[in-house]
Amino acid sequence: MKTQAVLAEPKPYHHGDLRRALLRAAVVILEREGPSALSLRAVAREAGVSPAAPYHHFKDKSELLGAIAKEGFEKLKNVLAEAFAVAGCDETRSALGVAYVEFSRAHPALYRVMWDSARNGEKMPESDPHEESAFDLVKQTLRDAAGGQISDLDLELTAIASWCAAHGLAEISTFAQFQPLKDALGGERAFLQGVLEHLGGIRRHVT
Amino acid sequence: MKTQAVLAEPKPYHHGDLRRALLRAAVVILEREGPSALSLRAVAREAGVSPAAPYHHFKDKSELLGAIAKEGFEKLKNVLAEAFAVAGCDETRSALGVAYVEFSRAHPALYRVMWDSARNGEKMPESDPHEESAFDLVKQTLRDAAGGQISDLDLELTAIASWCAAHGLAEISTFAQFQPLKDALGGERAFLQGVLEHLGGIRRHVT
DNA sequence: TGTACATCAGTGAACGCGCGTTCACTGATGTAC
DNA sequence: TGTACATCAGTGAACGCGCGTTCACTGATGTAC
Repeated sequence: MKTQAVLAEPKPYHHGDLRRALLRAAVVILEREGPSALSLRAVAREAGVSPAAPYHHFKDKSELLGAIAKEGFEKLKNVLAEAFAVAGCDETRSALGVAYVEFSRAHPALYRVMWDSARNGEKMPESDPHEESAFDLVKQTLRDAAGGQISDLDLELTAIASWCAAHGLAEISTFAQFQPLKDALGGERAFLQGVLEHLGGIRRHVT
Repeated sequence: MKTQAVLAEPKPYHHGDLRRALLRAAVVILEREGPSALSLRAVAREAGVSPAAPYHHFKDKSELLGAIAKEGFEKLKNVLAEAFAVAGCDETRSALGVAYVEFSRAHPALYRVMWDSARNGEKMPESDPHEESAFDLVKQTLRDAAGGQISDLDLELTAIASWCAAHGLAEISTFAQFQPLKDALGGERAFLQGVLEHLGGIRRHVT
């Protein structure tokens, strides 16, 4: 690593960190043009590099997609962790749900790619060992809410149910037909909370 | 309509009902090769017709996709209506949820196309006037479960929440990582019911 | 009942396009001596 | 410190492909008289 004309960087032949640049370019394309525009060539173009260059960093297109998805899941995990840290004890579960949905609304195309990857791939995004996953975070939240009084089975099922609800809401809440209801409730967030609170179904006022 | 050599039908120049044949071909392709294989040309090929023929029945590809999705939603509605008719009063909600998920698992590629269409299109599949939609069915189920003692707002939110949960479960339940849990619970259906029952979150044994 | 003719629903060839991927190459980097 | 050279990370042209769509066409159908 020589201290030479490295600082100027007019247009070096070697990029330096093309892998990261490609991932960033991919996200730019997703946010600007949506998932259907996400080709390997488009990513290379966006990164200002020849169509063959990505092959030095990714085996093929699907490996690129997998890497994009992985980064997305990490972002999502951070968002949830933040919501977890901020929320008061009582409303943690709802706060996580809202944060999840808001993430999906902020990055709809990325969210789509993440989900496609999760569906196709064998390896699940959440299954990194030695690291606390977003799913663990949800479980911990639920365990706390129960005061520890919950079986592992119930905990697992409840966590899955929470994830279902969040994902379903993320996808459904984009539908235009709900706009009147959102307006009546006073905005998007109130709508999300309202739906999340009604997950349990009808509760008559009995035990 | 002449009573002539119409019954033999060796290979008539005019198809007779190409529109329907194309929709059927599309479903065949979806079930056999998945959503990514669903091109206009492939549909024409499957129907045994030239690539240009579909244009006499659909303005363009997106119109074909829309028609496929619409048919899919009708099938889904029928499935739900049947589950509704069969189920006992108490477990109707869970039965609808299970039926929904099982439909999505039986026709995963079609379900994907339906959902893509619902996301992109402005018109929602459920919004046919003058006809009872699947969403209405859910609402009725929930209203019955509440014995009529439920506000319109609560009913709407609960119905949306149910839909969220069903869709989320439809997508998540395909993940391989849940197989051990499914085995432990005694099968797919038990897993689905288990998750659906835990939607409400943690309930300590108090009112 | 027969015939002329408009209309309908197909054909098949062609268009331009962007894609994923490969290839021989070349410029830059870094290491051995 | 200089030089030879292997390795790395790019280039850009080319490949074959399937796609959506258009076009002039043609065979079948059905209607008017």
